[in-house]
Amino acid sequence: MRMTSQREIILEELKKLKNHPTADELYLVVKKRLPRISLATVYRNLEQMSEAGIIKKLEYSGRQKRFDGATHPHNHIHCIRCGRIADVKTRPGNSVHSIIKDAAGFQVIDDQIEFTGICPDCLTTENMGNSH
Amino acid sequence: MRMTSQREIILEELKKLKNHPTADELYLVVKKRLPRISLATVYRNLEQMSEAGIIKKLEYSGRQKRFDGATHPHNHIHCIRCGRIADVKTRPGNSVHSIIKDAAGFQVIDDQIEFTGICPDCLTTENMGNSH
DNA sequence: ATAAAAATAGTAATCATTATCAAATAGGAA
DNA sequence: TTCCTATTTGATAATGATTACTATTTTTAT
Ligand SMILES: [Mn+2]
Ligand SMILES: [Mn+2]
Ligand SMILES: [Zn+2]
Ligand SMILES: [Zn+2]
Repeated sequence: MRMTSQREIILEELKKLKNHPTADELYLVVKKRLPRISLATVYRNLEQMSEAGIIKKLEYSGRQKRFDGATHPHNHIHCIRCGRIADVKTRPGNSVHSIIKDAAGFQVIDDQIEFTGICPDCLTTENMGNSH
Repeated sequence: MRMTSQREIILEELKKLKNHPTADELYLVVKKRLPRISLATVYRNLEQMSEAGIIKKLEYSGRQKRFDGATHPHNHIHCIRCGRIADVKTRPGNSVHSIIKDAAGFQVIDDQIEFTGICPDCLTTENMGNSH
């Protein structure tokens, strides 16, 4: 992945922000440094960088997608009122219960494990070998 | 919550389907019994019933919302290729690792705990007492 | 320098969901 | 039953985030 100036600045500003911005929030910030950048460019590069694993895309909650410059494994809590997303700090050995007590001041309502993967059907199709 | 015939049939058909249908998928099924029903009515009632806790709304995955007639606590795995969502059966005492091995035939790529709650700011606003 | 490939800016299109609103329906009170 | 009022519905318009498109610009390789 070649680092264009747009891509570099998008990444740089995303890493500065600790609040998991949406694409358009980040666009407003980046525009201060690159006044001619297009919103489509921000979307495009965020998508590409998340596919490349340089950043992380947070798309649970059915709302706007949010992006995270911190790629180390960590969990999030999101507010059902305003949609805000915050990190949940965990240490190895912490029980879910102890995590709940220290969820960045949130009143925790629910927790569930979200698994992602590839379903049996898609695995079969993939192995038929019409990929790349 | 009064049970109109539309609402009753939407709930009935949702409970029959075990594959977490989207609103429009369920609409097609319900239309066989109520040919004059509107898609908006399906959306409206799914929203209301999920607010009432009669059904569950699954909105993680960034795609179309899906609905679940089974309200007991359970986790889901979703396919990053086709978006399909399946139940993950867990028993008390199962480690996350053992769950992963039996995730309905899926190849598991990632798991994370998703917390939902109310953020400090929204809690403050709520306690100022301009609610209901 | 020239040509091919990749990326960008600007804008149009998409599509799931929500909002709107006139018409239909359902309960009650009289 | 009849009339009144509140709720719900069906149809359609509006919204809004994201993606697709395309002409132009920028980069890379020859
Ligand atoms: Mn984070
Ligand atoms: Mn389920
Ligand atoms: Zn909040
Ligand atoms: Zn699949």
